[in-house]
Amino acid sequence: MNTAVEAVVPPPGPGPGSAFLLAQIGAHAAGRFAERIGALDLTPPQTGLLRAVAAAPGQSQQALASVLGTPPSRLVALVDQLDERGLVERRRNPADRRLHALYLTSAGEELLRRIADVGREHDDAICAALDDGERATLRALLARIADEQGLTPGVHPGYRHV
Amino acid sequence: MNTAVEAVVPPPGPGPGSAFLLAQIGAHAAGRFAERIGALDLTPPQTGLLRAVAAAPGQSQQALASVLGTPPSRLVALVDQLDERGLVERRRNPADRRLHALYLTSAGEELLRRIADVGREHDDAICAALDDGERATLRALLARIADEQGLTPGVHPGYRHV
DNA sequence: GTCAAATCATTACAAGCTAGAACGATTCTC
DNA sequence: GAGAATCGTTCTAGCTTGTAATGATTTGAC
Repeated sequence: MNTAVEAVVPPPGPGPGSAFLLAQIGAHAAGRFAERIGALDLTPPQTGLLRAVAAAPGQSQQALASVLGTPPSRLVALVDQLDERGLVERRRNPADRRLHALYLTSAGEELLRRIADVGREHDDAICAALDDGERATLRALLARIADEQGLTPGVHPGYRHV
Repeated sequence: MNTAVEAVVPPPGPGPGSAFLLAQIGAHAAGRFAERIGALDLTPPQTGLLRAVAAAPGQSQQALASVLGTPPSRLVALVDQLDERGLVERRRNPADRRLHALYLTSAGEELLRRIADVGREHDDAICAALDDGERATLRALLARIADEQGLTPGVHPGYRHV
């Protein structure tokens, strides 16, 4: 778990601003999610890669690196780890033998289903303070912020290793 | 700026869950805030320390480390940087000369006012998609989540260096 | 009243992670 | 067919961070 000094006591006055609360809760949510998938022996980056492969099977590592915003050299080690565990596999493209197209194995698909379960549990735990209507309201507000801020749906910068 | 692989394509179905949106937007907000205070030659940890000192002047470094959740050895370098720039000062406690009580200088207080301005601008930019009523709704929902999740008001784990 | 244990700040050290450049293999372009 | 470009990989250097040892000072026990 990551521990570091950070912004403290936001703009004094009417309590913390929305941006501070978003950063605080966002970091908390990411940390808790990392704990949960840690029970599946996965790190957040590994989970992100699994999901990206599932969303678009057959992509090259270069393309994935571009989408995920990570240097290609980092993907190599990540793919190695998942490959060794039999979750993804590299297939050489016969048409262009430079490329390694990535696919999920059946074990990878099975694990991804469990990740989805964990994600729902996580979501429910984070929003425990809110009823269904309030959760819908929150989701709508957040979606509008994410859209206006130009955030790529489904991608966000990573936090830390586990 | 930090770039790393992360969770992608959250629980398929009715779009991303709230927890994912929170993590995504939170990381984005933290990154943008880091950029803004970077214009003042400050990193997020430095800003956090300045605010913590302002909130409770005269604290020992040990006490601050405990509040901020950082190892004391890290605080030393942090305080050094701020001390060299004349923003905080260490005063030996005459009653217990082991302790270094920390205080803001007038320059530190002046800078803190500018940080507060930056914080307000930042908050406004992040919530640009929402009108005043919606911002109040969002703030209220977030505050309830933060409270229910047991988050210490004004403190959150740090992201990264600038 | 003195000596051992505890506390605080600091320094030294080691380990981990990351980004970027350099490197073979392969393919595209002219 | 030759040179430039692309892809995956490896290597390396830099940085950040946490833990452990150090020195000064205080507290508590006897």
